[in-house]
Amino acid sequence: MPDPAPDPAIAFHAHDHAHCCGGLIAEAEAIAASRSVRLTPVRRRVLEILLEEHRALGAYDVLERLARDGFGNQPPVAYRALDFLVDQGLAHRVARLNAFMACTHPGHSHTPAVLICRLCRTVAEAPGSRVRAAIDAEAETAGFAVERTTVEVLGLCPACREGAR
Amino acid sequence: MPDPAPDPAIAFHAHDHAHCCGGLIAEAEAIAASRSVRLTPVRRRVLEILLEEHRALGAYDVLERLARDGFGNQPPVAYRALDFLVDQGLAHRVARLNAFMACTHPGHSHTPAVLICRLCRTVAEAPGSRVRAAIDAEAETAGFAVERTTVEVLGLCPACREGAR
DNA sequence: CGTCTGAACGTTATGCTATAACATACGCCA
DNA sequence: TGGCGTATGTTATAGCATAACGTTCAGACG
Repeated sequence: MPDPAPDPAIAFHAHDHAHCCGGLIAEAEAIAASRSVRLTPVRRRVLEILLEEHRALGAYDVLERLARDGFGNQPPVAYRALDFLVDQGLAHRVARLNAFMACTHPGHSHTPAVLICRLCRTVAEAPGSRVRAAIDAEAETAGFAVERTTVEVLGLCPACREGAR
Repeated sequence: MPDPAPDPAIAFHAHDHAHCCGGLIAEAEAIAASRSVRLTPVRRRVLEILLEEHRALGAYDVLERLARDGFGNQPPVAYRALDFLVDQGLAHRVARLNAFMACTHPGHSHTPAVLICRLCRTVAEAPGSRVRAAIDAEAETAGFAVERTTVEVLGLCPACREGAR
């Protein structure tokens, strides 16, 4: 499947964030329904928390916010919800940061490249198809069968790049 | 700089391992000397430990082996040596595994793609130039300035792929 | 030679990340 | 309505990483 057309790195652009969150929650609902899995209150709230900012949050950051809202305040509560979201492709784990981010275009089979701004910590997803193709080619040469890929890029987002001048 | 020519994913092939280790230690010595940094006994031993197998080792695994050899047995001892090796490009951190591996072709400026076999845990480096080019292209589109990349691939190495049939 | 200095190392203590294991509650449906 | 599978709550612990401080050591320089 090709990369989705619209706005790959939306996190880096000015946009109607309430609308972008609302839309993604609605998409998540639809996806969950179509797969007969349950987007329970905790899971939904965790997704909302991740969507509140385009930044990666640690599990304990999520947990703290959950606890404030009256959900359980022990680590497994957060980890289980996060694992669910990651399994369903509604969120991604950012290995480099030991943190999690909402997926901004769920429902597409994608192997995203995560762009992480080292100054403002904003994270965005770039289309990963071409990167993935390059990886597949190299793996092929080595006789290696690719199953999952992690592509994470540390650098400066457009705004911080300007500011850093 | 292009990817080094010889044997990108040596870890997956039968090879004279003693020779490969010895050669890499010698290279490390030369690199350290040329940069006026010191490959001290602890650092050298940590590199040897990483080289003993083509697998990624956790810091505490390294530490345990260090302690056996009479070096300090507290975490900072291992982490400091590992950080040094990573800084000098003599080792890589594998974010996905929270672990470390020896670099099999140090001294080249490379952005490696790490191939991780999910069955035997062997890790190898594939040339990352083409992958890096693809990343650069996507980042350019997003207006993002790339500084460092993490490319890690989980799957099956040639041997385990055979066995899995 | 002495001593100064900065790098490396040893040690204590602590913080952050993640999961095992078990108990409780809930939803579904036969 | 009783049974079953899924989800949640809770306790405890395991695994990964670093701050801070004191000591040691190698090399520079008078």
